[in-house]
Amino acid sequence: MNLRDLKYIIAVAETRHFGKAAEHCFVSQPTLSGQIRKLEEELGVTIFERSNRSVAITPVGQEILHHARQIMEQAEAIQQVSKRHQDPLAGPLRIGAIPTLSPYLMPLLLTPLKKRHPQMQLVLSEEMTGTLLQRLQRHEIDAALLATPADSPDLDTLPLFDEPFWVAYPRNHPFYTREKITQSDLDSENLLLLSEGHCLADQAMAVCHLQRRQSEGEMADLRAASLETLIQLVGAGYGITLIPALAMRGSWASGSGVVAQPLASADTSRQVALVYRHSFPRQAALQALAAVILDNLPNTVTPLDPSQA
Amino acid sequence: MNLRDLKYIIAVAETRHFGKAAEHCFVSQPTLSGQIRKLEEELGVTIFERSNRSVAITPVGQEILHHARQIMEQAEAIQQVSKRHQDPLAGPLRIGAIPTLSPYLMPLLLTPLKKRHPQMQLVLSEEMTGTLLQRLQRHEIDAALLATPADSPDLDTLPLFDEPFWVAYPRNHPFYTREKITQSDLDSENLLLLSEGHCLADQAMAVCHLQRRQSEGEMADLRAASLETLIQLVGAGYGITLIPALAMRGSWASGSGVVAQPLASADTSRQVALVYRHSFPRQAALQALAAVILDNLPNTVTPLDPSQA
DNA sequence: ATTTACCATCGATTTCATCGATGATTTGAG
DNA sequence: CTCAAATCATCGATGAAATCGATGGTAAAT
Repeated sequence: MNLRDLKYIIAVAETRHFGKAAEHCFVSQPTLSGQIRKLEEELGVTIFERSNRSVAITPVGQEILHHARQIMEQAEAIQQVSKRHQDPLAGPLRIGAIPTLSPYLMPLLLTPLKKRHPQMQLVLSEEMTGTLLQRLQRHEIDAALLATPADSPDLDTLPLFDEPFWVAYPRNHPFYTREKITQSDLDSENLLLLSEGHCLADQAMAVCHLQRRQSEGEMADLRAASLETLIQLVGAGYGITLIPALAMRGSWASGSGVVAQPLASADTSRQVALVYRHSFPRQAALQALAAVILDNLPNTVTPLDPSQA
Repeated sequence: MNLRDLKYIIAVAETRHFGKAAEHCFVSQPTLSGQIRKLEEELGVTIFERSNRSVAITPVGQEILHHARQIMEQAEAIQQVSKRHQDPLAGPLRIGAIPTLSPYLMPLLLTPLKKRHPQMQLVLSEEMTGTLLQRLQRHEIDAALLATPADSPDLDTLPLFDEPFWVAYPRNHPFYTREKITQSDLDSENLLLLSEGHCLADQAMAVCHLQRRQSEGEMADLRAASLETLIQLVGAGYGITLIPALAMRGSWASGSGVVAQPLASADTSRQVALVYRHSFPRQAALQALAAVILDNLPNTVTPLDPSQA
């Protein structure tokens, strides 16, 4: 059996004429006759009762025709679905982002994206780096916005921007009168961290030359579950912390008794990138997304040339 | 697109493995890979996202797969329908019969047929010869039981039996004391006829050497709509009539004050035959039907050798 | 480093749909 | 009654396309 054959019998059923049906299918009449005969032999039934003067469909043929029409309908549905998805931008794009980035980047992104590519549809999720990488491998999301290099041969990375860390401290802290704060100024401070698994915790420790084991003992009970909580702890005088630049735009920035300013030394930033499976077929959609991101960054971060992958 | 290709993508979707899927489809792995790639190119979408370590279906692929499964389901339905109809005896057989035959032949036939070919299913209709021939040409019925030769190049005839005419007259009629009644005895009698269109009316006139026009004037208002009515008229003394042999078995035969006996001369019978389209594909079913008819006739009629078509 | 697993690619082969020409049969016109 | 038109079936040649076995490339496992 064959979609072509089904097309043929539908044409014959509609025209009741082998010649017309053949013409309608853009084949010669012998071809159509032969294929229908072959199909009838394969099925072991007579679909059309033909004489020199008339072509009539048998009761079995009528039943077969019914199913054939449904098949053609479904086949056309496949064509439709495909056509709708031929634009690589179309169709939901499942994007995951880390919690220290997502709430601050996405608001910048969504409106311009809607304006630029109205057919794009993002499905957002917010999880920590490890989980995002798992879900990427399991094809549960299509790409992840991460601040750590992803090293897997399956995954490709599109660098987006360099996001500096800012130091956040209470208004009554000695830092408040300093013009510049450098990396070494932090060594003697009590650094508050996010809970285990957040890449920002690791990044902050790295900036402050802390070892994981060191911090675990001292500050385990002071780890915060979110950036917002972390700020509250800083405001309450438990210590200082590092905040990625985009998060400075959060609503807490004013009136919480917490002040922040950029770190004045080098290497105190993290690289945000879009990570996706090497085999992902809609990379054009990711390129478009990345372009919109780069076009709408505040000047507190530094766009990266995509060529330095 | 192609049913084969759809089978392939379903297999890949189920196994998530090109090799296994190919094995499952009884083709080589390159063949399956190639066909899927071709289908993807044709549709312009990626159905499977493949890497060396994993095969995953894309969202588009998922949609396509859904339709593909429905298509395969319908295709299997076609196979099923065909298999059910491969027995040419199976499936409804639409038989029409003339009103002067149907009520008397069918009761003889149905029980033995059910015993002999339980899978056969008759759809009966009862109409006059002309209507039956029309419906035969329009494929509305598959065969007709007629008592007149059907002369059309499209139609074939299977002779069944020779059915003599009996003379029916009231008990007080002079015929009641006769041992033999011949054709010529009828000439002076008032012959009652069925209404226009019934072949029995023409046959009775032919036996009695009457012209159509002759009878029309005299007896137009005495024509009966059914054999049963005709008998009532005979019983009421309006005249005599001719009754085909099988109809003698009707329930009216006893106690209606009407007597009947065979006509004692030659050529006073009609030939009952099964008429069907030359192109009808299930002639085996008709042969089976004819055989059952011939095996269950009463000895008042003479079976005909099917070879004298 | 070697083996294993797996999908992609390539060239040769075979299968099969297609075409044009022709045949057979019936219908309708002259 | 003969001839032309209509219509489906059959036949042989052609070409496109599916298939296969062999092979390549890559990543994971040992």
